[in-house]
Amino acid sequence: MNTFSAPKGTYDLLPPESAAFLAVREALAAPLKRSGYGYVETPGFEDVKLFSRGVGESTDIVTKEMYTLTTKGGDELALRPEGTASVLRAALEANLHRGPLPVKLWYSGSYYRYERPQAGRYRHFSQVGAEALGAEDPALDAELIILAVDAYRSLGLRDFRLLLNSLGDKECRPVYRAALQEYLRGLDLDEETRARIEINPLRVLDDKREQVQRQLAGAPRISDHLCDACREYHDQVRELLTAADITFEDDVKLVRGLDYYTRTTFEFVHGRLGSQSAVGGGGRYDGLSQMLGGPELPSVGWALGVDRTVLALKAEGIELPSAGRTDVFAVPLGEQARRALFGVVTELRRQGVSADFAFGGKGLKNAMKSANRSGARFAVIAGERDLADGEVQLKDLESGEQTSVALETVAATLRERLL
RNA sequence: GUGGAUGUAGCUCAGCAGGUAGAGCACCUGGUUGUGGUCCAGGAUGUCGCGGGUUCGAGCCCCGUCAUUCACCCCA
Repeated sequence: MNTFSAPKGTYDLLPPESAAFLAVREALAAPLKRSGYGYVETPGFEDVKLFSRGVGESTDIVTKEMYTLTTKGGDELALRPEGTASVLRAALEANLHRGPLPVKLWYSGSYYRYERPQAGRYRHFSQVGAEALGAEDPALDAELIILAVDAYRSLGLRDFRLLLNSLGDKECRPVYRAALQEYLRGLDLDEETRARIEINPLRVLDDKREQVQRQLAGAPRISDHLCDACREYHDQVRELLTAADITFEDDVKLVRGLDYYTRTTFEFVHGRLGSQSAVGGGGRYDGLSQMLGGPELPSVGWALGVDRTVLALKAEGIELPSAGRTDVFAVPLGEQARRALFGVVTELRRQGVSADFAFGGKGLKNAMKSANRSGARFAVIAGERDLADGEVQLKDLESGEQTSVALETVAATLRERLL
């Protein structure tokens, strides 16, 4: 037994499975890279107030789930629980919003939430995110949703659904909120939920418990309370998605747990992930910039969970991308051969051929075993006998066929045969 | 924070009226002292999560504890 293990709710990514994770992360980001989104990277921790003000004092993320710390200098920091607030902060700080709008950014990294771990929910998790800042245009909302769907599709993911809703804006949301509160207060609910009615009533709609959902059947619907501007905006988003061959489900109970959302909200849920079914989600946050002390900057964004997407692919039985394999494996016999073949391996690598070497002075048999395990197509084998003739043995590990090749030409020969 | 389940070899798991551990895979060695993958022969490995209790005797029963896991909650 080791003394140490990975902290609760975390896991290590190790070969060979780690290759799938990397590939998924890249696949999620690929559509963004060809759609005008620039890469942004922000610190793993921020002033705790950025999140409490941005994400919302009433959210679970802020009240229960943040990893906070006080520095030796007395600063109150928090490990980032999500990406949007940080990215917006960075953009405002660098005055990107004074340049051409919208500012389109994408990012990828680790996030931290102190939660009870369970299937698909970790205390350290990885997201790919995208934000489009400074434009109020339904096409931008649609663009982001389309890019997310295209990313999932490129991986072969099928069993996911897109839930879509509009939460209204500062005109119509308060009216709806009050109407909902009035309705909820009349229900038979537990104490915690009753408290939520006063702080964040919309989130009650999200409750999974059947006895709660049953009582919500007659609740006022946001869709009936949207102002004309919000309704028009939402209809345009829906039309653009339909035109792009994106199927979605209108879900008036989709709320999401971050306070900054306005108008468009959406979530991608997967059918075979158990309880933690959201593989991605996002929405519009027209008021966030001002909440952080910035100018008015209507924006929209999303985050896709890399861990959960990997789980979803597994659940669908989709073959996960594997590591790029080694093409050539060198097996030396003796010191002289070791130097000669190490040189060959270096040369091959410099020429772009992936090559590996039997390190550790193994015997021939073991070295051949390593060659086989590496998945290499060819083994280059040489001992004193061969080198005396200026040759090496080139073995095709699939057919077992072996030929002698001059040492000087082996790199060139291999490059040719690997084409 | 609240519930349920599970903790046995590197991995997946079996074990049972309570009589002090086993399979498959993986690993190692040899068959082949200059050749892998297949095949054959052989081999190593466990404080049965930890602590206490009951018992002549506990992997199995009881209590506690820790860890993992699933669900609520929340969300990626």
